[in-house]
Amino acid sequence: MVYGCLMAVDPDHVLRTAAALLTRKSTATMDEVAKAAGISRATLHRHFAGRDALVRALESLGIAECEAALDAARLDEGTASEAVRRLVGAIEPAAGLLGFLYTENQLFEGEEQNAGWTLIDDRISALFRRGQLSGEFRIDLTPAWLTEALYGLLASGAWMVQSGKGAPKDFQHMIVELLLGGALRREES
Amino acid sequence: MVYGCLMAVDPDHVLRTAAALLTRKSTATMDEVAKAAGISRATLHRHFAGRDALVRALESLGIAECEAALDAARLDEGTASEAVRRLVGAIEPAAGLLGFLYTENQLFEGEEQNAGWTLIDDRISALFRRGQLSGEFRIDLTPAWLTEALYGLLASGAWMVQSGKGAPKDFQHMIVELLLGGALRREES
DNA sequence: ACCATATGAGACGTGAATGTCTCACGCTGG
DNA sequence: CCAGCGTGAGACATTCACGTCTCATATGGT
Repeated sequence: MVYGCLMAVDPDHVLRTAAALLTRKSTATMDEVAKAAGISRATLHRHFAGRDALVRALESLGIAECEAALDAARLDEGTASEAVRRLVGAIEPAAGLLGFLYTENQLFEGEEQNAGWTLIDDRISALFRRGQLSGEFRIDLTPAWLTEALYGLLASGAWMVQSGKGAPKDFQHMIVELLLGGALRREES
Repeated sequence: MVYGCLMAVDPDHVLRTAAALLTRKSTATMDEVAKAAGISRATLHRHFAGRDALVRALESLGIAECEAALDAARLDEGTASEAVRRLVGAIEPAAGLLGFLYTENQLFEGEEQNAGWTLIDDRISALFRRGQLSGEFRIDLTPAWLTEALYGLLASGAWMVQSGKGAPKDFQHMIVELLLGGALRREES
């Protein structure tokens, strides 16, 4: 037996690893998560009471990363289009985790969902609304739908990159261009 | 007997019910599926060897409905935009099921996925490519990405309708307008 | 040197879901 | 009327993941 030379597992490292794993395989067991993080299942349970607690922690991580991206994107500066572009670029590293949580949240039928998401939704919706008020964005698509669509496109983009069907370098361009400009060709004017 | 004998359960009805249930709760058990269909678990097992077989059957159903929608949308007629609009309208009833299968397929890591999806992807991609060749669609977004984005938007739209955050009557408009026109306001010309 | 602490390994019990089986019932067709 | 078939109900074994537990060991501080 090799008794590792270690003290104090870094909970954050465990979370990151778990996020990366669950992003690829959302049904991974606690054992797989532990192995992926390089710790034993017992230790994993010592840091996260159970699978629920782990998912909750991942949710908090996802919310934190979203808020960090929202802050970094400075949604109030410049045109709304520029802000959206910055936002997608900043949120890209968390896109996979968001996709996992996005589908995971649909299982919390009756249970109350973390209030953090509401705040995030509101901030993104506010961005789209700002674009509408400034005449930059069309007004027949509600901010709520644009927000939801952004989530969907982020998930699709992350999935495409992960499955190897798309290049990571195209991630931001693909999403922003489709979200803002759509598939139709613009008249040069 | 040639004719289905008596209280023969209608497998198609069972599938539809299962699709409706799993769309809402992707982790529903065989027991829940059976109860939802109004049959016993034993009978459910008699028609579908196991959960795997059930999911496979649902996959076939989803593929069939997609192909039916593709046929009904007459993708070769009129402008590509019109075809996309018809496609989204035709595929709307199956959007929930597609969303379920979309996330379910990501679990089939090593396993081969049904070849039917490839055919569907190709037909949709061909539509977008047609739009590009005719100068209708922009060429900096690949047909593959536009196809994937369509799936993502369908899933987002279906989820929004299901959660009550959006009206079913807006489904087609929301998706088509965003996919084709994007969020940016067009110059009146 | 000693002791507290954190970890790894693994055993153990529990619960849920699955898949298989049997048996009794009711309907249909002959 | 009777035989056949599909069904419902339920028992049963199995698998799997989870959560808890114990114990040996290595590390770090005192």
